[in-house]
Amino acid sequence: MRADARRNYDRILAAAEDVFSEQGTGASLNEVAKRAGVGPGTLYRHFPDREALLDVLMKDWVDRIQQAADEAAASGRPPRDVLISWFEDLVAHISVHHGGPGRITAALAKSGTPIADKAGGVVNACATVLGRLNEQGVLREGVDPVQVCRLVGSVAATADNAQLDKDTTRQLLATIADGLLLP
Amino acid sequence: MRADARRNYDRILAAAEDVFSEQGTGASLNEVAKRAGVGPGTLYRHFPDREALLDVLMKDWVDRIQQAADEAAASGRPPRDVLISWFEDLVAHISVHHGGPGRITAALAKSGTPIADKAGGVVNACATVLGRLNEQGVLREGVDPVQVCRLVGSVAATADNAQLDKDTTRQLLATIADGLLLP
DNA sequence: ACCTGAACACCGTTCAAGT
DNA sequence: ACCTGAACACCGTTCAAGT
Repeated sequence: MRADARRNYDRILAAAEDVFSEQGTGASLNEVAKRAGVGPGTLYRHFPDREALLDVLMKDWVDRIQQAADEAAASGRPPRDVLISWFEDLVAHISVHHGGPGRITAALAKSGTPIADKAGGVVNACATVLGRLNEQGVLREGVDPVQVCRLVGSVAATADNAQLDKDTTRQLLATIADGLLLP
Repeated sequence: MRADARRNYDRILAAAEDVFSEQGTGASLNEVAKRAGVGPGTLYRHFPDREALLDVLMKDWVDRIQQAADEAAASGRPPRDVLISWFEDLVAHISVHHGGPGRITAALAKSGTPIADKAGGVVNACATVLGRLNEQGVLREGVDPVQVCRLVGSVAATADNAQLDKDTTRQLLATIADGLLLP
């Protein structure tokens, strides 16, 4: 990669980070290019579409989520607390950009695309926590990591676009947790 | 209202119904105007923005939802079945147009706007069903109709934009029901 | 009153022309 | 190789001009 190309690539990412934080993941890509000080064509050369750009931006999401899952699984706290606080972490991590939760939740069904791979990573992290709880025998029959991610992702998406506060969101997550745990 | 205005008004609604069904609630309004055989200005004269158009289109949602709630409350079936099948009805009713569930769920917090009023109607219907179950003493402490609508609406929004099938959606709703019912 | 449709400021995306 | 920026086909929205 040529030096100027590398520099533009980095500038575009930095600009995208800014613009998406301010205006959400649907913001104008021309605006991103302008903010990065490059022509629109340069942006499209490096990132063929919006998803490609988001993809690099969410690069280390999955790692952080898996890390939170490992900690949650090892915490030894009461099952309900483990679930709720891990759900809160999950929501926080996928909500860094407005519009993000909806994208990742919609990608849970798909496969092959980069975003679907990330969604798969989230499912794995979820399976880590659920697996630990299942060893303790506290989960209902048929609890499925993908379905749990869908539920939590749905709540995250609503929290994102209705701007719910933390308490309200936690109540929603608590109900989901109760629905997963054995009575 | 002049005869030609009335005619155009009706044509626009019919065209919007078609276009929104095909392409979702975000479809081009110029396309709606074209399909209705009127100039774009005529559309904006009758409906100042997209929300105003959707508003008329969802006119009888609330009535149908309240009706389903009344039937569910009176059905005398087991509480879990009542909840799940009423949730399924609710999801079906708010999902007539792609993008609808997201809009109505986001409006649950607001008040004053026409869409917020409709969201309020949905909450009332929800309260009907929950009230009946509460008389039977089968609900957990602190179950709130607004929060229940948020949960079900979140699932509806995800089902809508990830194109989940009925069985998958019902499983998600069942978990919510379990989270609301006393162990 | 009401309608029309050209016009404006945007958007995403492309591609000839430059270095 | 890589970048630029004018250009294209769209979008929502407005408003002078017509009937």
